[in-house]
Amino acid sequence: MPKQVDHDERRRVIAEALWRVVDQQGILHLSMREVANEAGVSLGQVQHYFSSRAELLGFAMELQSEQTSGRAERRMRHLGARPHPRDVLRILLTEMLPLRPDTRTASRLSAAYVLTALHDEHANARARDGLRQGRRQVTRLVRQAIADGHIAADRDPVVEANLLLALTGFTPLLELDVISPHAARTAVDQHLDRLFDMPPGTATSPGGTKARPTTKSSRTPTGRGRASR
Amino acid sequence: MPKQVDHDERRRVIAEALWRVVDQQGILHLSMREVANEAGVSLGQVQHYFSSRAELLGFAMELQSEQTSGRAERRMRHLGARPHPRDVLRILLTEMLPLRPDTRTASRLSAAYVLTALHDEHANARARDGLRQGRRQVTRLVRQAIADGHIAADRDPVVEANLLLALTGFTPLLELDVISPHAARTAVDQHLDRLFDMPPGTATSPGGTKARPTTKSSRTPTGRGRASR
DNA sequence: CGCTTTCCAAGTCATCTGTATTGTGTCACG
DNA sequence: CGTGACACAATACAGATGACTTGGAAAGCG
Repeated sequence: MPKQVDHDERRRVIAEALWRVVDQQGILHLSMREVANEAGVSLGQVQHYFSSRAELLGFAMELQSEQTSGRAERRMRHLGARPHPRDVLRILLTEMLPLRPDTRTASRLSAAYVLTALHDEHANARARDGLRQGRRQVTRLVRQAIADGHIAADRDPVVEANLLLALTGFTPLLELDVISPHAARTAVDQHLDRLFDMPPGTATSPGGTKARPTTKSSRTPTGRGRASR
Repeated sequence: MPKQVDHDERRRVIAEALWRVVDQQGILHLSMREVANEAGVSLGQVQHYFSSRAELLGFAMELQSEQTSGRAERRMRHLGARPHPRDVLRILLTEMLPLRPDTRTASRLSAAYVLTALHDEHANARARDGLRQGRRQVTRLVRQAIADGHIAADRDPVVEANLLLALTGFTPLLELDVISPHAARTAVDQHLDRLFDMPPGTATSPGGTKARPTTKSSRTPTGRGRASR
């Protein structure tokens, strides 16, 4: 055998080039040639590693998804052994929003994939499964937080999980500069504050942690106030 | 002069054909030929009324925006002379979500336009202005509701408006069948219930209406419960 | 009737698309 | 020292796309 090349590594390089193209030019200008050009390789090479455009897009999407999960997990490790579910949710949500260049790329790719998924059966199944898994994860988190007494017992975990996921609706507002990243973070914090705001005298914690500060803007890693924009 | 044709009417017919194409095929398969085909006219005619693809898309978007506003206003007329802001917000939000075939079309078109706006300066300005105007409207509504004592005075109208707009984040979940329309409506109602949930003994209403039922799931047009999915 | 203006159908063109094919250099192994 | 499996590069191809051009039908006015 010849050349001996790391197959996965090559595919990763090409997929990352695709990310940049989607991020900068949009999915409308996405072509195999463009990706090859961005990756600094020939079209032939791209086709050697991906037999079709759809396969390339799917792989790039999957890789991006793993990358995002990785980022989130890495951030969670800084929360200690038994992190408060509020902080976990905060990380999950902020990693989903286009608040930084890397998450912006991820967000744009994800949006593009959702759009293609609307009219492509295979992509549809993939995207749907991904979202459903995320929803399960959030629902489980909320359910556990209720069981641990961090969230009022009369909250419906399913409804609350849905409302949390809906916060990704900030994405277009952020992308089009209608609200600032700061405002988005403030709103997310506000929502979380209210979700974890236990009415006094409602302590049923079988878990370790007890009640929390109740008033708004109580605790955020950077401790910001209300703010507007 | 010949034929004497209603210019605006033709443009409207073509734009509506574009809606159908975007709704059914997606913006990726959107071409002038496809639109002409869908409208049942020749490519030449489409180009006679729209000098470029971008102009056609912009016009179709604007028309859709007017249509959506019209639908919302029509629904609001059924609310009586001085509608409760909660009901107004409920209409605005549900008209923005893909809960029915017509709003689904609008939602898809809007999403497609946002995506193109990310990399087209002109479309960007348009989309941004539209969103900002919507945001102003919602902010004003919330502010007024606070002044009228329908919403607790310690709520920040800007943050609340942002959170309300974020509820459009249900769109991808609905489109990909991750949550049901029913679940989305339930979540929206839940959010509104909580927003308008006045702590007892906090009445400062200078407006006409007084306090409202406080507990969750208090009042919705169809009077549904909590529900899941 | 003719003239002019509006409308629009059809064709052309350059470009870009994903895919297929062909050829060539490279390297491990027998 | 082949030789053959692999990793490409180059090119070709058929189809689609947006924009442009040309030509002519229709209809109002004189």
